[in-house]
Amino acid sequence: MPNLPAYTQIQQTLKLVPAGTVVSYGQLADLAGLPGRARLVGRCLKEAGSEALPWHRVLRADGKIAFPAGSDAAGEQRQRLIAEGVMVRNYRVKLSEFGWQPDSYTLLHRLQF
DNA sequence: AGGTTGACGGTTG
DNA sequence: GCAACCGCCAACC
Repeated sequence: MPNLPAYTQIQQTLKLVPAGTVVSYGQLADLAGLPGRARLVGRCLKEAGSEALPWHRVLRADGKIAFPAGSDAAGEQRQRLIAEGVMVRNYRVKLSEFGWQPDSYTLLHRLQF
């Protein structure tokens, strides 16, 4: 697996995202200490496969599921989100309603990587 | 070594 | 709200 250190940070940070909430690729990159590296998050998740990560909680900055609407992957992500109580309308989620806002404790803990 | 490719994001029309 | 562009950058020809 390429770029191991960065990928590890991304995955550890993703594990902190609680069920029922979502984050954007860019937000996750920022929280992982990799500002502006949203695309790296995408590559990371692609290689990680379904490695026990809550990958379905990661959406685009506008709240849309990144996979093409109607694809198998998009359908599965939609189901997983709904199963957690996240409202998904046309492959889109209201970030103002379900977006994750890490508390100061979590934020502090994250800084000790 | 150089061109292409995206699980992205911000701007613009 | 949508689509076309453009900047981005590591992986992959």
